[in-house]
Amino acid sequence: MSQRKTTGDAVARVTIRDVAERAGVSVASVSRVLSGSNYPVSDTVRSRVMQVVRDLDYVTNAHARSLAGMGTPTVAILINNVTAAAFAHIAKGVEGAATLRGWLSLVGTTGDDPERELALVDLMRQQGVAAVVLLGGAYDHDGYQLRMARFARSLDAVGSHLVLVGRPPLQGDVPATTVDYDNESGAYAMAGHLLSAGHRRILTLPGPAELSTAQGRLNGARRAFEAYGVPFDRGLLRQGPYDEAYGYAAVDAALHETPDFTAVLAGSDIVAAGAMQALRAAGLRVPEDVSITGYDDIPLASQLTPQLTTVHVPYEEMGRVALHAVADRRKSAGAEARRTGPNAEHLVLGTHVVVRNSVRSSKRYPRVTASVRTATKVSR
Amino acid sequence: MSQRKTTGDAVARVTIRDVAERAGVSVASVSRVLSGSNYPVSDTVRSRVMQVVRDLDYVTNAHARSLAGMGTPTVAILINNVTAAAFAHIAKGVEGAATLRGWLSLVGTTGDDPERELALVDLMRQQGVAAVVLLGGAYDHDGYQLRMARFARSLDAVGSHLVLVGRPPLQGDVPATTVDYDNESGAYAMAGHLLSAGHRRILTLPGPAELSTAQGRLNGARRAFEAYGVPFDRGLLRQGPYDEAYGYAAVDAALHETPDFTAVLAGSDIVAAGAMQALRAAGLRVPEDVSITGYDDIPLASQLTPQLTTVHVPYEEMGRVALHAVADRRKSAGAEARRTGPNAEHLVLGTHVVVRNSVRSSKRYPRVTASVRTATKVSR
DNA sequence: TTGAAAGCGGTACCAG
DNA sequence: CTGGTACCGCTTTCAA
Repeated sequence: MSQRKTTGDAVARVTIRDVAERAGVSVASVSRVLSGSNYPVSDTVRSRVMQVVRDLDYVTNAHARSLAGMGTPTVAILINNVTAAAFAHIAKGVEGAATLRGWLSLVGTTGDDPERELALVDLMRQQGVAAVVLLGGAYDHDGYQLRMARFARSLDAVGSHLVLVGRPPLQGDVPATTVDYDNESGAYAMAGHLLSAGHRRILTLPGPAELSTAQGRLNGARRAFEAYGVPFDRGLLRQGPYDEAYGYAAVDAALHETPDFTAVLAGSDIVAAGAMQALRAAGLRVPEDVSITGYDDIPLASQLTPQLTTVHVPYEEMGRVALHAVADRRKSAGAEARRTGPNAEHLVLGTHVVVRNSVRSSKRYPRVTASVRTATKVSR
Repeated sequence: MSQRKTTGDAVARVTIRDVAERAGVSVASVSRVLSGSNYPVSDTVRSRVMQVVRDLDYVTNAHARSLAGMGTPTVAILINNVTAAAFAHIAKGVEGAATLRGWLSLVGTTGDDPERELALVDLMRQQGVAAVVLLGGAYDHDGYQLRMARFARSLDAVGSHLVLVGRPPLQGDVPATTVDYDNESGAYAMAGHLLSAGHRRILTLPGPAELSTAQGRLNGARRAFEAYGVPFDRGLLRQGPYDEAYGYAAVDAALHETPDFTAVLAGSDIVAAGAMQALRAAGLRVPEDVSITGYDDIPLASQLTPQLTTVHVPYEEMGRVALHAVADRRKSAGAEARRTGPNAEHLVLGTHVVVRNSVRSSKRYPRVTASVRTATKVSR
């Protein structure tokens, strides 16, 4: 019934030539009808082409189209772990915004492996993606700056662009866009919340020592302690990976070694969940005996009992913002032809404390409001 | 410093021709060196090419390569919602297996919108993806079968393939692969667990009435009731969307209308979480006063207090299995040239109950082991 | 308005 | 072994 030719063993895809032939017009005309070119085409030709397209269920070959110059812009999202709720939300934001703009999105997971990250960046470069978005905190050691700068430049060289989301911005004149949240202020506010509720012995579980986000959260907490004139006790600081087990183990150990803490300042909601379990296992109640706070405000936070007081990070919005930033950039780059000024952009979104039921006043102290919500834009 | 020509306003990407020229060899040689062709190439040429590639930071153009026939196979994953934990796990499985085989993965989200689903399938067809994987339960109304059959055929026509994961298989000779789990048996086992623990008044919250997975879960439960000779009371059945609010509202209402239930059989872990909150809000303890079970076994299940007894669904494995199925299929299709026999495949993975702490014996009844773990393969 | 033909960047076949 | 070149499928001048 169909005229498709079968070349050897595979069904040959219907091409624009097949359509042209069957419609009795030239391929140029078919292209003009289908590519949304505003070039004049008679209605007869147009309708005849459309009819054949429907009959043959034809779709244009995206690769050929890209080669010829008019491809769909694609954004590549590189994640460490798809199942991490926070990352999934950023990805959702990027993907949603991409779709809205008619962009396509590719996803790759690195599993925290630098080798794989490099391979993926290269792969995306081959794909000619419009932008590569790297998600999540970065480990500070082994030349993160250099590594990213290299990525940024090699992507820039092929007309692509690097976007860092939730990662530290790059120093110097590196062609990359950073979308970040006010990590440290969030931690400052959260710790302040605990301190103003009268807590003084606070078990602090910021996360992995080398991870940029964990460092920021720790710094924020220390600044809050300082502001309240409370000495920071290193004995109450325990670092470890962002997972439940860490929260559990840290509390468990602290219960033996420094059992006088009245609150746990966790570096993430997941860690808080682990901490909560450890407290329960020890027969302690939350928040009656010990208060707990989290960070991230992923859905889990409100599913726990008691619901977790935590720091809200606008993950999905960051994803959206990131995509819009590159998309706009791309548009204006087309107009201005050559970049005139600086090439790096740094967007910072605000965070704020969400008060739920996992914190209880320990004594009476002046209460301080510590909600930060700012959207700063720093171009350099 | 670099020899890249700047055409008008955009940086021209380094091409294979640039490399050839600079290395003083032909493009054919460069291609042979880079495309992994096992064609003989002298070491001198090879090393000279590699050197230039490094100097120029050259990467091949994936679109051109695809056009020429030797592109990277790509799998498209279409999800309703990236942030749903279960889907994220399937996606992870697919992505991981794809990577392992050197495949690329594209992700698109449909937001439960059929229009968008159609648009995406078309888009993927344009991209010439090797397979399109559709994730998650399907709504049974408005000709799901017809719709999917159409997708399957149109993908098949361009040499692609439809894969349904966690969705009902297609009837008739439709070219599609289905990877499913034993949904109904899981529900049967879970309900049986509750029944054998002595519960008789069980509030059943399977999920949305029209969703295939919810239907299966309800059927499984009913069969278990039957097997135990317990009449199924429709007054204890409440349907609704798979979310926390539904679980909360349903329990809340039941507490007023049919407060004699001793257990809640939730259609998903999320729903169970909502149910748990409603019980707590009413001053009831879990599991002392009321037992709860979930379904899915997402991480949340073990993060709740008490940890949730639930049905484990091998989501990530399903994703892996799905990818391997299409990949293998593709390989053999190349060898056999033309399909010889039937074209549809249906893989079913097993589910099993994970006993944790949210269920308590109500009276004493003979205990029944109800763990199902089978991997059935039905080719037709 | 329409059609013919020149690329876009690679791959692979065919001569040397 | 190496180089020349005919495609792959589509977009876009350039003429007609």
